[in-house]
Amino acid sequence: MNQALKILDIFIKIQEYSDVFQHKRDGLLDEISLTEVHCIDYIGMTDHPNVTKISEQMGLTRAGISKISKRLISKGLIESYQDPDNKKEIYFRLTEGGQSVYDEHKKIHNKVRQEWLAFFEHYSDNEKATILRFFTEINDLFDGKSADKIEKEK
Amino acid sequence: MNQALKILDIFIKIQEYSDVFQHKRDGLLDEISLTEVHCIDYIGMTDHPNVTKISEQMGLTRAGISKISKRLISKGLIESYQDPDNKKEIYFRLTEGGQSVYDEHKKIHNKVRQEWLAFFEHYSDNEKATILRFFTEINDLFDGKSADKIEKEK
DNA sequence: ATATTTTTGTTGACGCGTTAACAAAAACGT
DNA sequence: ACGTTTTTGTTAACGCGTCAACAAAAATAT
Repeated sequence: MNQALKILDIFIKIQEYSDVFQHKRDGLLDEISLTEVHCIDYIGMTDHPNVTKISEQMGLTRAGISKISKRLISKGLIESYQDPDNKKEIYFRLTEGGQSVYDEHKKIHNKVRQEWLAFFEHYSDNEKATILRFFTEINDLFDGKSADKIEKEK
Repeated sequence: MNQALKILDIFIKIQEYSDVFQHKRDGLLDEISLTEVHCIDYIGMTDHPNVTKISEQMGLTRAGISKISKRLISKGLIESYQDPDNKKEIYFRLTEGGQSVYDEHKKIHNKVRQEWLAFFEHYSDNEKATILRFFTEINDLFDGKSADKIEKEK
């Protein structure tokens, strides 16, 4: 994976999960919240997503996903199904409407990605290496801190 | 202002307003939410802060600040006062308890700042210049986008 | 001076996600 | 096979902040 992409990944994370992005996001997808789009995104790219899997992946509680999935169903964007051999777990899949939200989101995502790659090409290889190192070390720093924190809480 | 500090400022903003910081923050100040601490912070460093000023500064609604200030009063961290010549505006100041929260937050803030400056010293002057340029340009990019967005909404 | 407009703060209804408690199903131990 | 434990999803109560509607005070216009 090249440097630009690595830095990009870090930035996308910051961007997607930061307030900045939450408030200045593309007005295209009103009626659907950012969380709902993320949820659709995950359902769209996962094999047999159930409440638990989605909640773990998205960093929300099962209760939260349970409610979000109900909203998405009532909006006609996803539907649920079950394995005949398993009456406990409930899986989700996208409806047509959900699929088009998924596609549109991917499109926006890719557009931002392309813009970013273009932007990043203004830097020399050396500069890119520096920036990458910077982000990698910052990332490690954060991880280290959170580890400390977890340790302290035990 | 030197490069390290400029980059630091940008990072502090990302850090303070990102989910990452919200969830991995120091467990020292439980019973008080991050928003409340920010509010205390602003009240602590402003002359005659009223609901409107605080809301504009913090990017929240007046309704929100109205409720937060009531919470902070009920927790004994701030108190309100009025100008005898103005029966409309309501100002706030920190109580002793509020002041110690303020001080503690500043202490943590400075500690993080110091750690960050130390971390940043691992980079050469050239590298620092590159990183700064990167952040500056990213910042401009974001600003530009938000301007587009505002325009589109009109 | 008085009428109109603007500013300021509050309240109620709402949306969103969390925690806690729970029932049903599955997994496990023996 | 049966009792216990774990997993899974749902629900109610709650916290937080938004929006909309509002009353009171201040600013402005005439």
